[in-house]
Amino acid sequence: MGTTQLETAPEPKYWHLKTVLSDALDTEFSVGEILPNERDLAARFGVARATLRQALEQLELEGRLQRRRGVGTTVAPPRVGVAVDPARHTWPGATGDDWQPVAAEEAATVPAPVARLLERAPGEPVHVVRRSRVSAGRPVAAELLYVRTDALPGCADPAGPDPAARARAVLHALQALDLDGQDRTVELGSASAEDAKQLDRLPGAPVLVVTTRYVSGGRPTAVAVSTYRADTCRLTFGERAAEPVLTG
Amino acid sequence: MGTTQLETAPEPKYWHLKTVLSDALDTEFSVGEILPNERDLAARFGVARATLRQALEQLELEGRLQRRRGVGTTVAPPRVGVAVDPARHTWPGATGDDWQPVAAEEAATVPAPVARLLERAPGEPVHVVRRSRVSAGRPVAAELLYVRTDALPGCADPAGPDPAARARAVLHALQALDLDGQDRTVELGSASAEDAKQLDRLPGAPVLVVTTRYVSGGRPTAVAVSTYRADTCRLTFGERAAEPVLTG
DNA sequence: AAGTGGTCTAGACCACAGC
DNA sequence: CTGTGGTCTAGACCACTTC
Repeated sequence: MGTTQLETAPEPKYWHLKTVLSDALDTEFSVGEILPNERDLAARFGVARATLRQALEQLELEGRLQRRRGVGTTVAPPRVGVAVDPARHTWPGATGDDWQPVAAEEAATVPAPVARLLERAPGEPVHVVRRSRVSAGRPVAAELLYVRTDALPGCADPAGPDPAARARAVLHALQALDLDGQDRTVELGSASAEDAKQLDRLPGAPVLVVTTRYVSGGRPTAVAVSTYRADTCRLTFGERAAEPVLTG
Repeated sequence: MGTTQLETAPEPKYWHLKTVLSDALDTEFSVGEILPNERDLAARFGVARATLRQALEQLELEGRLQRRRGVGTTVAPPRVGVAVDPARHTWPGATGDDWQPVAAEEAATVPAPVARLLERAPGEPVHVVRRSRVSAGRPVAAELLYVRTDALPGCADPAGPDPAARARAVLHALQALDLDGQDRTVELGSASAEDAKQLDRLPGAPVLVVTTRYVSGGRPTAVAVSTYRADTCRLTFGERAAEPVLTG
């Protein structure tokens, strides 16, 4: 807060601003409270609005703030813990998972990385199931599940006008297979236009991308690409997953 | 400004720019190649430099680009898969892990969240060990490991002028304990000044924060906070962790 | 209509790498 | 030194929500 900073210079303004704001959030604000608007904040701290926004972006990335166009900036609640690895080996769609089927279709083209994981040529058809995950009343993740069509011979019929019903049919057929195992990767990504809409965020919002491969009969049978909101989610793994805030 | 775009408007320029650049990276550039500088690129696409930078930031976040001040922007190699969950239950520092001890000290103050995980009051002393993880010759993660001092009675002596030696001593003492289990969380964060230096990034760079809690004797004994470079790392979990990107 | 955050511009200067 | 990316400014307009 000093005035003369003779040799503390090399620290960028937005970085210093961020720490000041972060401390203020801890001491002077409570969850859900709305902050002054960006123009006022910038004026108060004597910086350009762009600089103030750089600090706010960092804080939003860390899950401290939530910004909504047309509304304002509010103090975000602590990140929600979502269980990703239920030690038990089960297919997606098993009873008790937190996902809701949205739609399904048989697609001829899949992203190249997914095709590689499935050990299929990019042109061969696969079932594509879109699902949604909700926690504490808020959407936390969107998913695209790819299943080899030849693994579900009884499910080759795409009939039914209801997209959600088709999705449930594919998921139900999966449960009959033996599951040898699964492996997972987690990386940072940015939300596609569709995922963003499903997650109630803007396109490009940071997401944690969880890629799960399911192995059955000695070969990869399904691949799930789940995108979690990085600002509001904390992924939990292991035995006693997600103690602080979790439903059941 | 260029021509009339009557109804293609709602897509932000930087978003469109990002997809154009992404396609160009796939088709016209190879890994390691350097791109034209930002001023030239901005001029070529007819946008302000700030807008061009917004697109580049997204691509860097997705691990497609690498930018270094004073050098330039290069096409990044595919993300490195790093194994995080070696199904085997072992303490940090067990033979065969990929971490290098850097230093250790006995600290009286620990971050509040860590103290809570350790079920210690924020004031009680703990061992703090800093470690570094290197993969493919590049630093990929920095870690702070917190260990209850009362769990390592034989290690109460902080002697030794060599920081790395002290770190090894703490890790070695850990191995003698029984390990009941461990649980983990993954979330998005931004690099602190120290982590940034260790990771060869700028402060605030996006990182994947892995928090691991080790339980011994029925109570939490150690907590590791590992920060992985989000731009270059893909965390892998499960049995067949981290098989190289290409399957031939 | 008013107020918010989101996008965009055209400049300027700074910090750093390499010659 | 030159050239690069990083920071910062002061303004403008747009998209959205709310009243």
